[in-house]
Amino acid sequence: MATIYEVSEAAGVSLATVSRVMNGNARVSERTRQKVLDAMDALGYRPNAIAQSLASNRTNSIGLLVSELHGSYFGELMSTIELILKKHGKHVIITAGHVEEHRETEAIDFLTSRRCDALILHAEAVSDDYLTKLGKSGVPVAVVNRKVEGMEDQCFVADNENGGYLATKAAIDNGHKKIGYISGPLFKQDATERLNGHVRALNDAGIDNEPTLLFEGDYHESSGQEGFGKLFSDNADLSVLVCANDEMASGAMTAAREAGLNIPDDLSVIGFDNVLFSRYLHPKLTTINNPVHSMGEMAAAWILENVYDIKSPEPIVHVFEPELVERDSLGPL
Amino acid sequence: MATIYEVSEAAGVSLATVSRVMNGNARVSERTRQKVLDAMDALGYRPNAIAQSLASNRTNSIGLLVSELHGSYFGELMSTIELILKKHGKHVIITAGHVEEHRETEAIDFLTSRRCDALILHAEAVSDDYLTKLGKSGVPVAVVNRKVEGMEDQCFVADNENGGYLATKAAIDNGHKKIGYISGPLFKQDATERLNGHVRALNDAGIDNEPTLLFEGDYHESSGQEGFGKLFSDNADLSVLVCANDEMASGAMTAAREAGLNIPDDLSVIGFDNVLFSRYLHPKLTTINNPVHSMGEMAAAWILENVYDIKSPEPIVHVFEPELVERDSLGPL
DNA sequence: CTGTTAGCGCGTTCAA
DNA sequence: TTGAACGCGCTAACAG
Repeated sequence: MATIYEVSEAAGVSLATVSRVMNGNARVSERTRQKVLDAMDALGYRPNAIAQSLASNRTNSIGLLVSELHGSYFGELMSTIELILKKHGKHVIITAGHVEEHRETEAIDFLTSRRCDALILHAEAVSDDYLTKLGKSGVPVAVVNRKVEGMEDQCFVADNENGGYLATKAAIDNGHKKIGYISGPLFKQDATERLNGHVRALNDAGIDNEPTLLFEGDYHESSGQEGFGKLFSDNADLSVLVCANDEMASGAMTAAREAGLNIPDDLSVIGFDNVLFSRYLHPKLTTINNPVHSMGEMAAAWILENVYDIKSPEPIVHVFEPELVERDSLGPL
Repeated sequence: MATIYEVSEAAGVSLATVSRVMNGNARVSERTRQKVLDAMDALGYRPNAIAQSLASNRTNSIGLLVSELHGSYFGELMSTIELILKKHGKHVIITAGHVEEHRETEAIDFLTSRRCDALILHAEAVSDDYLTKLGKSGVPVAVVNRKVEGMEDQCFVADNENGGYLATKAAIDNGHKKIGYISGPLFKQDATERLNGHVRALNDAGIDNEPTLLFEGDYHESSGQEGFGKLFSDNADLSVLVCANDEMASGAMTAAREAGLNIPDDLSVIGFDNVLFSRYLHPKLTTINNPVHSMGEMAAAWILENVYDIKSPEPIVHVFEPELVERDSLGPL
């Protein structure tokens, strides 16, 4: 690997001049400029980003923490963010936290040790307190899908409460009264918010919120199956099952079918997130769209604006509204 | 951000000593060691990985190029690789090439400019020649899902030809004779290999390879629909459709159902890859498992062994065999 | 066992 | 417009 010094020798100029033509910020005569350029590609010179970063205290890279590297939710988040930042010459360094506190902090340590110019975090296990401190430590931090008190202007979230409301309201609008709900793990913010929305919709409609109609799942498919089993055995007259995500909805559908029920004639099912496979399910899943794309986009725009002074054409928004995606798994009573 | 110098001052030792306790390679007395440790967390010291890399010429990071950051194929690849490397304290820097030559080379340039210790590439657009040159340029390179002549011992691939063979053989074993094939885009290596396997299976069974039974798709769902339309209109007696990936199989199933066909009674469908959603399809898709996991795992193991001298317990393998995943979309004639 | 010193490759003054 | 010199934060000889 050729260094800047070798280039300067080959071009017969000083090392500083080479640096100048690379960064194009100071004036260099066209002649020497060309000499340097020639020397560069004669040597196949590639600037050492490590050294550049050390000297300039700028890495042009943004650290991104996600929970997993797979799954369509994170796939979309990563893709969106990378696309926008790359468009502006910024690079994304991705790490996974696997929803475990020490792995999340470790991942964040890694990102800060690489001196990322900013961080975008989808952190689930780490405490609010930790995030607040991190926010004050100097690195600009954007938080996705989580609202942290005191740093609302750095958080980009979906209105999960309203999403939960929309799901259950759709069921009610279709005439259903016996509404089962399979929630996510309630230590997660989005899970409790979705549940709150569900309860609000029930209240609005004057429907009792019976404890036997609630099952706490863990967002995985299998708990959808369990949930159906539990709720259906306790409530033979169940007519619709609202699930806090699509995976559990899929599990519930499978279990319902195995129990001999036809969807949506005997039992309606509603999901949440609108992940890719929800339209491959049979019947196609009626669900709530999770605005992951918007959250990622805005987090990226916020960083471009606040860290690199690249103004975004759109105003910065922090809360995004989910929408009902009507397909075939919800029918009238 | 505290520097190593500030730590050394606070601990009343030299800067070299601090470096020693950080890296733990030289012997330091327990007393000074503790002093340094105390000073470190009193100051909240975080080593600057950038500076470490510059000084040591080691980044402990591996560059990974994938085509996209979303999709279950790449999700699995990224997850697998990250998991293994992180287990050994190595970090992965992920970039996307979007199957465009200049974006792939740009991404690789980025990774080399960050002085990654090694690269793992899922490069589709770049030429063999480019990869060969890159392989000789000094950075250790592992290539995934592509066999490059002359660097076979750095390539980790699936035996796509045999996978293609297995798919069509399964159809034949079920008594089918009129076998439609929807291939991937034939400029891609894996697509032609899968097609070759298909043809071999036909030959083995003494079945004519009729051109009207072949449709070249593009691996996207929509081309599965087109493919079904074309093949079915040319061959009313078509009894099975072998597709070069699951997306196209899904498209074909949708189109077939819209044409009033029942799967698998009227038409059997076979996919390839065994992506996540294939088991959410209705009926569940019979398909060929693509050993992405093994490829990623081995590429990572190869790098650990060759770059970091961390021997892997398993021997290094370069070619992985796909397997038939029997589900519900393939029936007897 | 510990401290001194010279780089790693580059950006950025300050003079010329 | 150009060059010399210093420093970014750290590792790695080399002495002691």
